[in-house]
Amino acid sequence: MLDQYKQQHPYLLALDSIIFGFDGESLKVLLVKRGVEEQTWSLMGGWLQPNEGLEQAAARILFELTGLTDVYLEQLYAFGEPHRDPIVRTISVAYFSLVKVADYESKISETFQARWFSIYDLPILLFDHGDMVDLAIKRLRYKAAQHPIGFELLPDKFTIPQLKKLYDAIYNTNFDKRNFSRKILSTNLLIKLDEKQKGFSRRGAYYYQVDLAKYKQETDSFLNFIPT
Amino acid sequence: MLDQYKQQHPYLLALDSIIFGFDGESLKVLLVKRGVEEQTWSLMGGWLQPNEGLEQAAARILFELTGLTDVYLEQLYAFGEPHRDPIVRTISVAYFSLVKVADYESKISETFQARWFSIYDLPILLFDHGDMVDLAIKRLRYKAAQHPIGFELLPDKFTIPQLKKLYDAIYNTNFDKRNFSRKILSTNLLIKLDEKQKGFSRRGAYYYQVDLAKYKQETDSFLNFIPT
DNA sequence: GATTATTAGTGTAAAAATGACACTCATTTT
DNA sequence: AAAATGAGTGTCATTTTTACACTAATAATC
Repeated sequence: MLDQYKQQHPYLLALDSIIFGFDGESLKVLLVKRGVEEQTWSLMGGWLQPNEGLEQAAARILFELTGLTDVYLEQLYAFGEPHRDPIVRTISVAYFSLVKVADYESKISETFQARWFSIYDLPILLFDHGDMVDLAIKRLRYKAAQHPIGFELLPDKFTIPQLKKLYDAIYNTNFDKRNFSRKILSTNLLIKLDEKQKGFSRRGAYYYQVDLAKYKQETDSFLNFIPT
Repeated sequence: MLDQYKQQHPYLLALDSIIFGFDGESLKVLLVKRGVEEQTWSLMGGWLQPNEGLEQAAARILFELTGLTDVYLEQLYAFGEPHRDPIVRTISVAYFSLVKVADYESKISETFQARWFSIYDLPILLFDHGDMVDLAIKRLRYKAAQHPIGFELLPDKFTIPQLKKLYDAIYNTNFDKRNFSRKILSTNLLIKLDEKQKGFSRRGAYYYQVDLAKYKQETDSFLNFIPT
């Protein structure tokens, strides 16, 4: 190893994930109990292994908790204040993830004492994990207003009223359903199915699927949903 | 130190900055010559010191190259592919910075063999620095379309035609000057001064200043300038 | 089997924002 | 005095957004 490298201090590198879920009513974050001496609610996290990339490590750690693969995962921010972890200096790269709660295997999570918390009713969190969650909510709101990522929180087949409830939950507001469906449908990203939702309402709402192939991340924007 | 920490591998942590500047005509990036064996153009970078936060370190490194403090600095992304630096595994947290080229002290940069490059005419860069620049340009375009950050690239006093040239350069387009000034002025963030620019045009354009205090990061958006 | 309750689904009109487009103004140079 | 140059502004047509209320379909109830 060359001198200019040798002289440098190395640091521990952790990954922490803000895992969002939607239960049909409110937006939730999945937290686990952990801690060195006392147990505190915290984000799911783990250490970077020598052979892994950052996102790969975040995906592995997410899998360990949820049993899920192929979930939406986006780098949020690197947190590195000197004393954020009071025991050993650790840089944490936070990721946020959007999962379909129906797919989530709760058996696996028992090992971690995991629990879903409403974003409006969070406990005190370990270290700077509270800041991470705040930033993740901000990012989710910002991004979901312009890109079709909300669908990652819904089943593959969903109804317009379900989608509206999701956006209502994300932005803590109540969109007008006429304007909402016009705006959503005008993106031409939704495919109406021939099937109606049963059991929830008397009339039953049509199911839709999203056609993400139509959406080109590079060029297209999606919507502007940030309410005034 | 506790066992669960001890067992973990530490990594080197670097910071690299994409430094944007605007010379009145085109958008530039400041690059330096560096490399272990051969000299390659690269981003300005450095190592995280034990007593520093990430942004603090990025600001220090930026100061070492440019002599500038209080510049716009925003975390871009953490890059951590296992072999991105082929010599020693290094995680790099990239920041992007917007500087006023007039303030930039070129004497200091001679030490680093620094040079401004047009974003449309970049050399081959060290490691994954090319990816970093690509991402930074994307982020700048995305953000400048909705937040008043372009002003960081202009002198404190600027004219509307100067601002239009900046946006033209950022988006590689040619906005209509009537629509542009209407849109910009409708934000109510610009303060018209009583003074005209001399020497550039016969008539002279009025100078403006931006009132960033009026702009509340939290709630307000700014503009949507992404051209169709 | 008629009525009622419940959620789904749709249309319109007014206001605001956007995009396309061309002339006059102020000043310096010739 | 005329010409040249970039600065500055207004209008109209189109699109997008917002506010707002009724009918439709079905299941449950009487």
